[in-house]
Amino acid sequence: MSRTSRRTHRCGELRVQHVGQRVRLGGWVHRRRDLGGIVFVDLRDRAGIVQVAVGPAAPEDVRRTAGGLTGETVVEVEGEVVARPGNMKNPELATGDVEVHPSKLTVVGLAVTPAIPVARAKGEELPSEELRLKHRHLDLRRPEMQANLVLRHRLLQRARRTLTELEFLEIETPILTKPTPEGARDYLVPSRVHPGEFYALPQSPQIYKQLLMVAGLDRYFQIARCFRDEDLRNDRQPEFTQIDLEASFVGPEDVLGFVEAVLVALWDEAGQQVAGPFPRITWREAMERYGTDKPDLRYELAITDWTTQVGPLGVPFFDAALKNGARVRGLAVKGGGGTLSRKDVDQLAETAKQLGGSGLAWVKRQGEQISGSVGKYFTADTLGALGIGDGDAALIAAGPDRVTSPVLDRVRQEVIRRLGAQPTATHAFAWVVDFPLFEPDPETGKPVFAHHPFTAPHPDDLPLGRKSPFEMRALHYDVVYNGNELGSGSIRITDRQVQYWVFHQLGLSDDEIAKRFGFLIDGLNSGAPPHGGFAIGFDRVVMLLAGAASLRDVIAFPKTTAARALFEGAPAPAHPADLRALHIKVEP
RNA sequence: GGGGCUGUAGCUCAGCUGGUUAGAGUGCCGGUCUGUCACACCGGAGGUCGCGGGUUCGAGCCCCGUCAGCCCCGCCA
Repeated sequence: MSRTSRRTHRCGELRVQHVGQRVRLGGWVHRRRDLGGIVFVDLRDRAGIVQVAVGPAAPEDVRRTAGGLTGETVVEVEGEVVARPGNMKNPELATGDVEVHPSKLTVVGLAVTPAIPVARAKGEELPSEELRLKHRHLDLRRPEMQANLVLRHRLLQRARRTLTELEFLEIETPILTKPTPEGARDYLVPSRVHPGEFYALPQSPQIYKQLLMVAGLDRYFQIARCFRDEDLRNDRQPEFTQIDLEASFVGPEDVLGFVEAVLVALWDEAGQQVAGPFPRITWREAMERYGTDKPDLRYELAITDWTTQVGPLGVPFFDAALKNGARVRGLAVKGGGGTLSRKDVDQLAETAKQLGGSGLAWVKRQGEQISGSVGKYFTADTLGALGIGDGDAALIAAGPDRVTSPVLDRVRQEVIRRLGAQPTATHAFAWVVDFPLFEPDPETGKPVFAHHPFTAPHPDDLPLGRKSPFEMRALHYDVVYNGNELGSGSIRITDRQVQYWVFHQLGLSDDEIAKRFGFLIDGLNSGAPPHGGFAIGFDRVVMLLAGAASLRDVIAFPKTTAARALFEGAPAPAHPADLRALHIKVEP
């Protein structure tokens, strides 16, 4: 199927079976080796690289053209596929058993010297990320980048197939939509027809997919582009892709089952065998044992509460922190007494400080010797009570959980990295369940929703609502893989009374509810089936399965951390005439 | 919004305690070469040391500011 009117094969497809055939190829000059009497041209296309050998027997014009080829020029070649003699085979090349002896060679797309190299020497560093983004068409020629995009394509198709087989319907929802009252900042699009009014790009198709359930479509999915105007990270882009799904007449088990089916299929597509059901961990346990709601469960190392054991020892570092009913928690690092150097520990303490904590205390036990920043307060017995044996180390943080959890999470990850700890599993999927429904606003202490305001409260916790809303759990689920959050979802509120109760808890008046969420309330009033759904962060999945270091390596045209597109130069100033038409004045 | 790292030849990097003419590899240009595959060998060109200001007899190096890229915190219902 690679045949077109201008070629018979792709370069990288040629094998021994093609020997003797006349072929026509098109591709880019990857490298050229001119030995004088014979010129070798490595010709590259999407499928790979094949060697074209232009020897003394080749026609004069072919030899002349071959002698003058520059890198990255596009040529078309016609010639015979020839088996290479044994000692001239190249086992590092998929096409290495053959080469092409051309009778015609035509330059069809002359290239100037590329700004960044496509063909790199072994071990040569990549060009800077800035240049790779600026000259993206060249960066994307690299086989590694093409492999990432090929994988991305296959994963997309597999997701579509899997959900289609589960009787989900792929339905598109608007890109020009309504600004969201809460949540992330919206990207706004001014309306020309309605002065002073704006569309927003969707942060997710959340409300649309719920309305599709109200409409009776039963099962929906979409490979949905989402937009959030927030600051970027290595694993966060301002526009990103979700595998978004929603289903009717479902409970939590159904939703989790659908998501497991999709993820197992995606991992299978990438050649990784995994199986559901994924283990579950409560949010509370995840925070307690790992200090994060997305724990990397490939490693057993876990946080322990040492408050009762350490409290009576009179350590000033801890006593200062313990005044406000806080806790002492830490990590018992088996063998850490020997393997964690003083430098390691100091750097871990520095990391802890940067996260806003008071720092990290540590104790090492090596034979009779007990050392460390708080070592003099401990004996072998007191350490033994913490599970610190001979040759072990304890890394200890004290304070309120909101400080110690992120610190110990980070320290745990660093310890695992520095010790080169052996994982107990290659693929550690897990569901994080029983998230809180509300969380306190850090400034006012009033309830704000932990997810979105349509997440159903856990039915068992409804009686709690009146007196202790923060104790209420939500029917909300995160799927976590090797310390990465892959997605989240929930059962939605379909009871009008519950929905109003939640909005009231958040401090919204009936007027505000009607104004902001009127169309959803209308939906709930018009016969809403029980429904729930999920969204999988697709870019992140591709990144992990491709083994890529950054989201930018699995997106064809990504943005920089300053949300700029270096290739096309977006954003850019608008023409004054366009601004006038949009009724917009820009203040400098 | 805050913190950190980086910015020197087309590309990747070195550049000592501030010292005279800023280097290497690769790419590029020219030449030799009939079995290379990172071809080899010979020769050559190539620099706004991100930008602006300051300190100094003298700045790639020190100071201040600024821009860009990357990483982190805040933020991301």
